Amino acid sequence: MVGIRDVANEAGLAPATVSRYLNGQIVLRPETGKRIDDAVKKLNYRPNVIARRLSSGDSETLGLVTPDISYPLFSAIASAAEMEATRQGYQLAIFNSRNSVETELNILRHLETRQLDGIALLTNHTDTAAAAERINAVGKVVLIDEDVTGAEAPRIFADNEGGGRLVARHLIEMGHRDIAFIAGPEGMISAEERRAGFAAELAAAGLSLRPDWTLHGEYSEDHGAEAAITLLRAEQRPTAVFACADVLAVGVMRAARELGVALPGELSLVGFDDMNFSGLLHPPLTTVRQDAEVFGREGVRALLRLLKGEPTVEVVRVPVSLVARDSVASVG
Amino acid sequence: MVGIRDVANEAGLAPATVSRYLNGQIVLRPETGKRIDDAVKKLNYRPNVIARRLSSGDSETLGLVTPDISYPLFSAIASAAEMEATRQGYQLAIFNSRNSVETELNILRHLETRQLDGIALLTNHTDTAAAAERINAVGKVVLIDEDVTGAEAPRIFADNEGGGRLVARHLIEMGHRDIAFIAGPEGMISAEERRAGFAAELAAAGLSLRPDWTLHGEYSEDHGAEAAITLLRAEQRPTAVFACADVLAVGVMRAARELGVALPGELSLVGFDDMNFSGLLHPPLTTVRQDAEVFGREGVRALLRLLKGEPTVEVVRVPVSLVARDSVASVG
DNA sequence: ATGGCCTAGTAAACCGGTTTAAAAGCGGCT
DNA sequence: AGCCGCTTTTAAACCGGTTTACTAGGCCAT
Repeated sequence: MVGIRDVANEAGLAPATVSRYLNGQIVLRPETGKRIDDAVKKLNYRPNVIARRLSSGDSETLGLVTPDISYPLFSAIASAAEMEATRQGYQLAIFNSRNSVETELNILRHLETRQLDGIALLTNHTDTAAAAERINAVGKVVLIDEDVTGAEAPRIFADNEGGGRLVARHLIEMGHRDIAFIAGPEGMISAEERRAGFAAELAAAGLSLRPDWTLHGEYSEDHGAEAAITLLRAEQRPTAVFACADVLAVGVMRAARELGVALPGELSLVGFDDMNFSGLLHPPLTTVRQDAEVFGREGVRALLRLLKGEPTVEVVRVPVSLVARDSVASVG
Repeated sequence: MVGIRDVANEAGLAPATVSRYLNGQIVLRPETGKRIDDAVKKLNYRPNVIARRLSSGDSETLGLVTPDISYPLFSAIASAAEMEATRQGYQLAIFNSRNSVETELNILRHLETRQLDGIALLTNHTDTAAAAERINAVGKVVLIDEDVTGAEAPRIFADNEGGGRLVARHLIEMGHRDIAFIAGPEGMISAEERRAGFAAELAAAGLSLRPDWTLHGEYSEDHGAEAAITLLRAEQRPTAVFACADVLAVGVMRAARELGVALPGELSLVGFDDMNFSGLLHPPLTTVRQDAEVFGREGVRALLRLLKGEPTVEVVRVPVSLVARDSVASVG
């Protein structure tokens, strides 16, 4: 294993000189520089990253924490983040927190031990006090997609409220007046904002969101299905449902099929996320597109700005757009 | 930042003693041990992993390389692998190679610099000479799902041939005799094995796979669509298509829709992979299920066995199963 | 006492870089 | 010749652990 000392010997110089030259901290007279370059090439020298981390304190590695890397939106974000990190000369290590606070804290600890220069955190639960405390203690964290209450960190969020508005407007345009809302977990900022925008736009049209047609629960297919069954079994049925995540919408579809309810004939459905297969569902799902590319890219950029002490924006809002496909029928 | 020297001071011992005690390399008399434990607790000491790696040479981190973490099968494997690694006390760092040989080689280099103890490699191209050389040089690599020709490493592969057979048998049972095959890239072992099993079983039934009905190309929706168009525009159409990956099948569906060909009425379709949304497609796709959980879990286990010098199996074959849904109609 | 043999604990080198403070080399000026 | 100031290069400390080889102390047998 060839080390910097070998290179120094070969070039007839001191290790310090080699190190500083290779890191661009000094300029050597061309002839000396060439001696080093030649030695590096001849010995095929690669600096040992671990050693560098230990002494310099920088790992040149960023971390991305997701609750579940197998969830399409998250893996798409991870993919985009990896791209941007690589482009900027950093490496990205991806972690699965499985939504466990414990695991999140463990990963955040990597910041203190310098294994990670910074972390982009995607989280999915409301129990955030401990994480917030740690984030504030070390800094070097950006939040993507979902909030950690009380943490001071740059945030990259979707324009959830605008998305909610888009959905309301679309359904109203299509003639719907009896509209239900399948929400995510209570207290989750993404869900709350989507609801707020949705409700506001309904209100603007003289409609209101009925409390008994607002069903909270976790972001899962099962919750979507259960909520749909509740709605469809009630004496009065909505003509349209806004499920504020595509997984929920998939659950609604499953329930509708089981109950023999035609989509979109008897029930219109809108989702949120535009997971990459949402257009392939039956019927192709009308949904609000969140741009995973932008999340990943901007997340990494914001993190790097933070690390370099450049000014960062408090909250970046990633625009969303409505993708109208075939799961909404016009009524009236 | 509290270090081992601080703990040693607090406990009135030497750093070496603390280190060896904490790593279970020596047993101290209970009272001394307690002094250390107390000091650790009092100072909230956490060993610096980087420093440990540098001196001991072990990183307790495993790497998983995938061509594209946003591809459902891969992200599912990553998720399962992360689970198993954590269970065994290792951390898993996930990398996106974007199918670039260059990137793969860079990541493999982490083995030499001890950033990674071992690597589970998922690859997706046939240009494998350089990777094979490096793998053989350092060892500590297992191959998942796809081969790297010439590499000596434990392999975790699907029972591709068996899968191909299952599909052939199913289509034959449903009365099909005119069957086309949309293959993956030429030379890719998974595609070849699937074809081999498929062809063998057709042959056993007195049928043969027509060369002009065997279309190679990359694993992408576009290739699936193009192949489907070629098949559907020919004077004689097959009654069924086996697309040897679900992405390809999705492409076939798209093309069929565009050409107004009813599925499964006019064309039956079988995929391979069972990506998590394959059952949600229209029509729900009949496909061969590859168990991502098993891939991830067994990959990590095999890797750990390899690292510990325990005997490893040359090739583990992960069983597959046919999931019959609605994309195959019976004919004749 | 003396030596042999444990056990408990330690000093110091080491991993492979980075970084700081200082030395060496060199030309010009008095 | 002696000194200044500038550039080029280096010795040595450091990051925070691990590991090896060794010492100190206690016990038993001779």
